[in-house]
Amino acid sequence: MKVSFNDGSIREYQDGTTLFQMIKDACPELTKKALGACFNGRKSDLSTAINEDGALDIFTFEDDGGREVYRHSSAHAMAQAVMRLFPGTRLAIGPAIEKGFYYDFDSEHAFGPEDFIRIEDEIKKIIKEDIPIVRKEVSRDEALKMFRDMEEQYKVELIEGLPEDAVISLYEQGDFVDLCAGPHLSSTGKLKNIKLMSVAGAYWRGSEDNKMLQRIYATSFPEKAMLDDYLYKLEEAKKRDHRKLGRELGLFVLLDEGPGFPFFLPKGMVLRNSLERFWREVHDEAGYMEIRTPIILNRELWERSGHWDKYRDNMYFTVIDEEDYAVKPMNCPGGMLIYKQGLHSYRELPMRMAEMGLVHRHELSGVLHGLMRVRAFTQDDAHIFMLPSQISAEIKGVIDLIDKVYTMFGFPYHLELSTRPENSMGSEEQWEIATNALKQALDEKGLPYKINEGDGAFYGPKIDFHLRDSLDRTWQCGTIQLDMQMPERFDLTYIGEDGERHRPVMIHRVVYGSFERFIGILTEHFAGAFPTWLAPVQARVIPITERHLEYAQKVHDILKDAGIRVEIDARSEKVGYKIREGQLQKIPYLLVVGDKEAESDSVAVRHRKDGDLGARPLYDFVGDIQQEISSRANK
RNA sequence: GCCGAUGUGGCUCAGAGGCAGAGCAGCUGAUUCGUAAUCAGCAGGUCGGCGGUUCGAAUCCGCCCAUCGGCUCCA
Repeated sequence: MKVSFNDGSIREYQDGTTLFQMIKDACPELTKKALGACFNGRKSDLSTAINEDGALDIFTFEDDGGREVYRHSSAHAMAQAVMRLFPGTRLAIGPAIEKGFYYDFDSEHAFGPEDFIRIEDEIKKIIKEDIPIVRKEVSRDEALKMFRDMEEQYKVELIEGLPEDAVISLYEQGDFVDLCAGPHLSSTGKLKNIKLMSVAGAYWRGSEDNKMLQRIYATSFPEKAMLDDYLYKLEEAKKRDHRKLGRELGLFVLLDEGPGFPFFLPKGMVLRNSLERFWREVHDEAGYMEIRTPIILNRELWERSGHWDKYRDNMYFTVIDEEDYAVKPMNCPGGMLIYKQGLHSYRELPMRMAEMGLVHRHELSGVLHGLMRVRAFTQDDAHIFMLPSQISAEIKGVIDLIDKVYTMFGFPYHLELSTRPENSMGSEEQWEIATNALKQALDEKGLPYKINEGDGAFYGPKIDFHLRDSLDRTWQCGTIQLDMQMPERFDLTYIGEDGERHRPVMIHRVVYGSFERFIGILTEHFAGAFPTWLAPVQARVIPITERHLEYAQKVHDILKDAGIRVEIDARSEKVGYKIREGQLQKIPYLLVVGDKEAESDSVAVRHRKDGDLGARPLYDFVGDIQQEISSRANK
């Protein structure tokens, strides 16, 4: 028996050699005691698997690879259980994913949570049966015949899609067999703690034109404590949901009267206005000019921009004086028209025109999601017109700007590069130049990125910045799109050094993405406890009794004059009650005032995270909070 | 748009053919209190909408709308 280790070494063992001996052999530096501890304490964390050569692999769950094997074998066990309970079900695919695994089934029976317990019980039986998992390699014809006989048409389709010379392997565990490249655990007995999470529809092969299958999502861990920890974190994460916090903190509402059209409440507007102010400041520094273009423009414009042709399904229309108009789904055409006012010299370029543009897009009803995916949103857009020689520097400038903003909020992000989609405008050559320009900028910055083939905008390729929400779903926020189509379509020109007209290149870009989505991400990131500079209410004065109202009012007025967003809780409630309310509202500072404070012109400061900080002279506190706000401390 | 689930006062939820309920929030009054819930009273709902079955529907059936979890699509 060949055994390969994580360090890459491969050793030959006699059959029947124990795992203990193998590990001891691989890690001679470990004392016997340490080895014992390793087995006793975290025994289940070490597992064996049949690898792609049919040899044995030893891994730990902590490795990405080991975890994937564990989850993938869990998926097979779940599929086996489903097949036992619901004969006639057809199998599609069942991979491991970041937080667990899923398996897609085609079944007459609609799976629901009430089936989960039965399926989990059957999985437990399969684990208890400790069925050896066996790898077999078969010829293409054998595999096709077998799955045809079993009427597993999805497996047949998968095999037909494999290259001629592909090695076809099967993994067999008792009454269950699956087409699979592996690797897998050496037996079902090594599995533990498999929990079914949810069921959802998913198209076969991810295409809307195919049949919709039933996808059961589940997860698994080698130790119960790990599963409990995961479920606990999931519950905690739900408390950060911006839809829940948005209601609790009075930031925004979504109503049946306008699905996907958010209403911003006074506190939400304060937050939003702070973001706008910050945005204007950074853009002014970065050399942008601000413009504003109309929301409704005529049909001719949208035909010229290509939106009428390529984007119509997502647009809202109206008729004015018997002429067709459309509500803008993007800001660029308006920006083009502004550029076209008058002649431009090469000396004016790059010209950076920013616009907080309200756009409307008719998104499918099923995709709406709080503030993250809406039908009306304001993009913090900008269009940069430039000479071809300025492309690289401008792209890098935008990357730096986005990085600066995200870093300041403390957001981790990742990058994706999207290339030419099917439904696109322009020549192959133009797309190649544009795509390479983006790639080059990323490479020169030394930034890692993922490529999304065919995911670009219809007018050009793009670099997307993705941020994560509380449940680790990622949302595209910032984007940089290089466009060689619009300048052509709108016949944009500049006068070059040679006195001739030339075609400028254009970048579309957003930093926040949209105010709506960004506020959603921001809310979840901070769990509603926004840094003081963003907090809708920055301080709340809490008089201990009615006797202290007068002094409280004085504190309030002084803070307000100092530019602090402050309010008084004048209700005749106990201090504890008011503190609780203030904490739940995540107000950064609660200022308790009673006799002591009134006598000494001070406030008893309570910070929402640090708790009671004791009394401070009022003017010292004012200075501190002003400093904290003006520095935009991420506290 | 597709698959599945859900929809009862502002919020969180109970009620599963026979009088629409609780807690919190709100209002009124009492209490005047030192760092996460003071007490009492009052008020508040065409049970998402429309239609059907029934002597009788929040409850059963159908259609629609919205929301939630995914898929597809996207800032």
